[in-house]
Amino acid sequence: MENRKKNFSEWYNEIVETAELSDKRYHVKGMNVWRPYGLKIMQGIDGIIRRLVDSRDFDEVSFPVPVTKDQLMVEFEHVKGFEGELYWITRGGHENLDVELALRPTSEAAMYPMFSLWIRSHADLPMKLYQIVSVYRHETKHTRSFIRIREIHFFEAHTAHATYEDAEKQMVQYKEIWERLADELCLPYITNRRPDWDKFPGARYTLAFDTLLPSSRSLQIGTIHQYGTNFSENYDIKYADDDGEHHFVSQTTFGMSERLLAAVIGVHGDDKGLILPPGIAPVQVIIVPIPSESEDTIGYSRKIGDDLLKMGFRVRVDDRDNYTPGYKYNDWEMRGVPVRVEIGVREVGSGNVTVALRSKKGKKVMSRGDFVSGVTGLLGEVKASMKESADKLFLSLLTDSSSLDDMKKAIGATAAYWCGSKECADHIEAEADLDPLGFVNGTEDVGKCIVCGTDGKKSVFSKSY
RNA sequence: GGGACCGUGGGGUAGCUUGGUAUCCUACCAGCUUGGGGUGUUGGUAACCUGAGUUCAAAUCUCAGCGGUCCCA
Repeated sequence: MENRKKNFSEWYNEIVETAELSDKRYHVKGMNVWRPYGLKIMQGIDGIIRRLVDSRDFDEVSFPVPVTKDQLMVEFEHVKGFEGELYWITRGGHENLDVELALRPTSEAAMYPMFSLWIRSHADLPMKLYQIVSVYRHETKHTRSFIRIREIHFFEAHTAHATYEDAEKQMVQYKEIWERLADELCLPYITNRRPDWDKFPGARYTLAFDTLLPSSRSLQIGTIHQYGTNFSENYDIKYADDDGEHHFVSQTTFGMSERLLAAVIGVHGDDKGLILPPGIAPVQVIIVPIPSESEDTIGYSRKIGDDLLKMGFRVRVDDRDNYTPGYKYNDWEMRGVPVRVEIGVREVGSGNVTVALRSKKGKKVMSRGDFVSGVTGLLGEVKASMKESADKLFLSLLTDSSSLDDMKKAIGATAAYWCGSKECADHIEAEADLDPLGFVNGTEDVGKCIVCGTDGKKSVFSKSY
């Protein structure tokens, strides 16, 4: 296996392939095949997201893939932001279509004409919907598994509210949802308010959640957008208030993709392979019996496996006959399984188990009973140590700069005061080869712009994916 | 947006300069062996990205297409 820190790109490609997450040999560029193990992990992530939004009164929907040119054109800024990367359906059978259809690059143009029909009065608000579907973007840059692809596995939440203030409250709830998701995935992040030229096309403003990979580039793994009435005015989404007066709704969106998986791979993995957060690991506990003539190690293993299964854990007994225990240890470590149990003659004889945690060094011997009742604790231990090392990595990649010189020397991302102007951002880009991720959100940390010296706010700059 | 490199069994590769017989590792299948950190062994299956051109003859040379990788903006 390649070295993750020295050679991140190659390490990343290798692990995506050897852990059987995705196969990029599919014959359409930038559209990769989800393999079973990768899909299971992604579905684990989706499952957490579903639980989080369902419990906050969101409802899941599913809209069609094609949108008409007309509906796309409704919001000028929006269509302009995507026009360079649209896929078009121009033919049906042998006939050219009268109305050309685009594959949705995101679903505003699909959903909002329907919102206009569905929303009549204040009683219909707030409306909180989401879908987890494929969206399509003809990326012109270099595609990369899970990071830049042309068919995107996309979560998008769309809400409509009576007032801008209500929509702002929704933005706060998004942040709370995000915080919980990031905790489950053990991902450190910073929240940045994107510069105007980099916000979502059509949004009033965009807050992005950025993490940092060992390649010292930042990765945007979630965004929330305040639309205000920008879209509702164009798509004519109105409600009647108490007095029968009509108003445009204020809208928000929340978007995420398989970049979450990319972040999990890159942030947590090591030179042995993946390390998966227990909440999304397809296999949480792997039991490896060591065959023996004198003791029934496989039977003993299966009994423990059944106990854990009944308790609701995702557990497997690796009774494959054609591999040695050592091979299996390496194999499951590569796949990122959080807890491994080894059972041989010694364990069966003494009623114990030997336990190894993927995120920590060493093994420990426990009694069978202590182990079974303590699995939740062990998984928690893995999660805690994953967060600890992820935070450590994150901090090592995020420095403070008080001069352009500091920025030039910075490895990874660096924070500095910035006035927000394009001119100063361009200057930084030219000098230090770093792009602005935006103002750090939620802090009132102010100072003089590192370039022009006028009033600025704490901002983060980095190379990004 | 610009540049560079590369497509050989499932994966990784040698061969290409100087045109002629395709190498090794790994994986896979069958058997025996082994089993507490990637067992050993015997046998077997399996490849020159696509198309056109040059040539008696193309993995090798030329052109185009498709795909991949890296770097810079």
